[in-house]
Amino acid sequence: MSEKQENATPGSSLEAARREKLRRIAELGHDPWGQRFDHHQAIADIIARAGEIVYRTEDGQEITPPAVGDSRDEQGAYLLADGQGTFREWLAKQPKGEFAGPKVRAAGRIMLQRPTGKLIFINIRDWTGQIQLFIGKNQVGEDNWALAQCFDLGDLIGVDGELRRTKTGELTIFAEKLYFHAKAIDPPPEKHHGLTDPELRQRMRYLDLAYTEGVLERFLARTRIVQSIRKTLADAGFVEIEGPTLHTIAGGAAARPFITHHNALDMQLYLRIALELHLKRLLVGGIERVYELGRVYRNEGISPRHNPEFTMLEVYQAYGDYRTMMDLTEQLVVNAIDATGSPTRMLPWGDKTIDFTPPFARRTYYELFEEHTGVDPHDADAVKAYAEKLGLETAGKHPDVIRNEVFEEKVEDQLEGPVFVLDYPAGICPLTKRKQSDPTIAERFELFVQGMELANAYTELNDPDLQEELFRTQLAGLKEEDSMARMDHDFVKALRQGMPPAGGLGIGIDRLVMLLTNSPSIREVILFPLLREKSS
RNA sequence: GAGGCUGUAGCUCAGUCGGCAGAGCAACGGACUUUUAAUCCGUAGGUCCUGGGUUCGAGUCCCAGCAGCCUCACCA
Repeated sequence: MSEKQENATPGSSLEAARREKLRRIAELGHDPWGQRFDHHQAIADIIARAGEIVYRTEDGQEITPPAVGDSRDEQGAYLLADGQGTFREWLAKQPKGEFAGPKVRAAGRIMLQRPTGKLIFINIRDWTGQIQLFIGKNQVGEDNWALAQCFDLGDLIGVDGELRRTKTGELTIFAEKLYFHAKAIDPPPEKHHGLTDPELRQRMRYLDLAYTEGVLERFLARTRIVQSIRKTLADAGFVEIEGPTLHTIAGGAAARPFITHHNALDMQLYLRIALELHLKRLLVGGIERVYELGRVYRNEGISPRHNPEFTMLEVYQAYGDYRTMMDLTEQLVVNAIDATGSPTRMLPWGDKTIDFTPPFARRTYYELFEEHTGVDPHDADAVKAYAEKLGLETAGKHPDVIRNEVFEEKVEDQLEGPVFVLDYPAGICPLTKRKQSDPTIAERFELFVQGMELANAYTELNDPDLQEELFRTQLAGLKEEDSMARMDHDFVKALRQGMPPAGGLGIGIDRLVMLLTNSPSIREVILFPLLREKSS
């Protein structure tokens, strides 16, 4: 690192200053890259101990200070929670004394520093919250004070101290001993705005998490949502499995796969585009309630709602059907909302509000079609004429395909939801059981929210002969790569051993997290979305 | 894949009609023992995304490219 210094350009003077402090920290006898730090408390837990703080007067009287609110006056003094003046005013009315509070130990990143002579206020943040430190030269002694002179924004530090309030009422750790955990050699983003450049936010997600308001909380919310889903399913008796991600046939959905190659077997393989067909094999094997929550890969365009790799949940329940899955979907969504800590099921979405209070609306595909187009969906000629009026290509296409293209064009965007769209035309559902009363209708629903497809569920087709036939009869107008009817003999062979009638459900987890965290772009809920390689 | 917008100091952003490259934060030096994006005084910091072109002169105009965002296409 010393050789590095000589060609230090003016632009790296910020780094040079930080490296100089790094050197001084070592000189003071501290490991600038830190050591194990046992028994520190989460900042949120420390904040929760505010009630233990007392005001001790000189004559030995202990007074419990009043509850402090969140807002401050122009002088920086906190307003009391009851609205009766400021903390500073309350303090002025008390007899002489001082605060006493619990001893605490915290660790975190330096977010703000306010040095005022022989006194420094520092705000540190950990993954639970933020708190102010008070470091007084006389209070901490020469050694700690010298160490504090080496602190930069972004450094990771530790502190032992007493939790008290300043005279403005701010909850503060009054430092007694300081520790150094790691130096930020590169300077952090602007302290007030954080990172705003969307490219930097994604390429340097670690900075985004550390410095952009709400980002860490959003990703932790994602984790809680996923945990909630696993718990809901476990409580309902489902077991989680891990299927293969390398497939010999990219089945179960209609999407272009990523292609890869296994050298030893000299075999072309595909990254999975869906979880469906292996989970159904497990139904045959007797795992009656089974799910997988994992990554799938689709070699398609990137948009605010699409990332090439995304997370899918697929659930299968033997002896259920698509209506069983509707109930389960509501349960999963509602529990996930509760898991985010939201007190309500009315969630904000941009300037709108989404009402996730169950039961969600249930509408049939055909009635929604007629409602939004004014065309009788059973009248193939009328639908075709309408499609052509919309400028859709109809030549050589199956009527079900044409009708569905119109549905996607005119209906889906209009579905604010949450709404279950049910009973799809059988022709576009090659993996779905047909209605007993009407074989042209498939027992399928999709859940739409704000024009986004959030979930997709079937009563699963378990007739091996019909399944083989549907794989074989490619729908007119669909290229094989655009169809989910991709022949999989091994899967048909599994069905021939008898798969129980079952309900199956797929939920796009990223989209669920988007909706539940008011995030308009899928990139806001994927830690490391795919970006082009950046040269230099 | 097509169109639009954006790219200037470590970060957040100005930059007029083409005429010496600007601010805030961060950094460095100084003052300050209850601050709140601390304040005050001073200093330093630039591949104006890249490459061409027009021009006496380009951050600014033109062309090409790169990257990001948005819309569309694609993708249930």
